[in-house]
Amino acid sequence: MNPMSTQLIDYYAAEDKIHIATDCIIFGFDNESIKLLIFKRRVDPFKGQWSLIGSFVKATESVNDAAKRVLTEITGLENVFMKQLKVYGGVDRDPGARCITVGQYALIRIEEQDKTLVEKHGAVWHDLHEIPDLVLDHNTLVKDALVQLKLKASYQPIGFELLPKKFTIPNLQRLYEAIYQKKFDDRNFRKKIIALDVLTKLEEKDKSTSKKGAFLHKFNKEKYNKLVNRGINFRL
Amino acid sequence: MNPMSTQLIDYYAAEDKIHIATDCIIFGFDNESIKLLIFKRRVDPFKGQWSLIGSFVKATESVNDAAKRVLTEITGLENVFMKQLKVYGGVDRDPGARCITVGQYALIRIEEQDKTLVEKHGAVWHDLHEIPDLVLDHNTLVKDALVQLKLKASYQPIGFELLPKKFTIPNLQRLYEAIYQKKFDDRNFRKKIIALDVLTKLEEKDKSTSKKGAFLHKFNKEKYNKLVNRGINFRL
DNA sequence: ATAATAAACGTATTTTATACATTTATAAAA
DNA sequence: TTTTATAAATGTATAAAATACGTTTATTAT
Repeated sequence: MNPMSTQLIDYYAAEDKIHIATDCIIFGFDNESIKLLIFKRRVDPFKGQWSLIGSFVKATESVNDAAKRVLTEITGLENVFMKQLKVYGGVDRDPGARCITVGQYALIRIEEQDKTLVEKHGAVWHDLHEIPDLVLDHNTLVKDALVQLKLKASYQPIGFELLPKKFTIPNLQRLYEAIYQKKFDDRNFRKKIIALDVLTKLEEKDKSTSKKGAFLHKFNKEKYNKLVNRGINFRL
Repeated sequence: MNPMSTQLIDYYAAEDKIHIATDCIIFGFDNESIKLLIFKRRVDPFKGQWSLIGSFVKATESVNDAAKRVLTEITGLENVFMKQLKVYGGVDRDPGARCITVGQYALIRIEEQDKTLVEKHGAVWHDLHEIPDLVLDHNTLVKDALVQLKLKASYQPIGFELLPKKFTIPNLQRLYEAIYQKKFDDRNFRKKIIALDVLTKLEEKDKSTSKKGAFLHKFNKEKYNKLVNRGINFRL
């Protein structure tokens, strides 16, 4: 028998049964617009309806691990950028039972996903401007995650999580234009990005969008960490 | 009987029992340094140890309402600024049982608290630099909340939540100096704050710290909201 | 060779941030 | 009642960053 006194058991038994889940707001970028990965539920409740990808949290895993688990199940990806958004803890948010959910947003490189796996689960990338009605309060989670993404992108270089490992400066600009929904001056954008000194320019060129071709770059995490440690903060 | 099918009941019963709590990281400011409100637990487990103020979430209340409830119980205050920090969902964070907690930080005007009530609960304000060892992972919650406070203070005027309704510009400066742990040039600080145009200058003066006296100001939320709506973001 | 075009580079102007000096209002001391 | 002391308030010159906009370059297709 475990050493806890009856008093302790009472303490932990005092509160009421609440189910705890986590839902992933999965963002991707296809060099045109921000995409969201959602799927059509194949089981009840809400069978056939569009939904974020989530799961109940198991007793044997942390909340964050639960989110990682479902993300890997669906996309085949590991070590994905993921951050807690917030807890949706309203009493009536799920008509079926008292369920709270931890919203977590993930940024993935679409081209690295396991396409077969994604399709197998009935998951589909939707343009952010064409998100259908989702189950429960999931549309709210998406809206909140987008606000968070915009905010976070303004002081941390999370944008790089959405681009291929190698990308051009125009690629990066298009990404930020998609995030902020506004055009940047290409000359000033380039100047600012280069001034940050967190990119490594490669010899290679990407000629898919122009005759001249654009040099590929890699994000230099070391340089970025040095920046942060010196107390300087990325701002676009 | 309720209309849910057995299948649905199974669905919601599928996951394992996890307890859900919320803990408040309560900050105050006494015109010198940032303070944290903690208390000595009077019941087991952890009886006699310092702890954040928290509670299990009841089936009849939202997660946010649970935090508001405990805050009001202890301080007598309502309508307090409070924001979710993050979920602490590790499997082993509580040795007694599988418990996850939602950390929420609150900013209160110390002088508005119900001092008797606070004392009755054994709660004590501690200088941020003199926080004792807390129960479970509560020291981590405090550390994380402080990072969040600094970050948030840099793009939203949450500082005003910690000051009395009427305050002087030197008061405000001392607050930001306490948050960022660095001195600002008083001439430039004043210039920036006034340029933001979110303060209303009153006729009244506070003469407690100088012969000349300093004009009292009020935070003008309307002007601030207009700023935000125009897409301009407060930055100190 | 020439045209077409995205990519890359450059420069002038405005705005904002920083560094530092001076004046002002007031209570208490001389 | 003048003088002194001091926080509060105002001012100004310089440096840095953001913005607006013009030009050159490398390459493929005509």
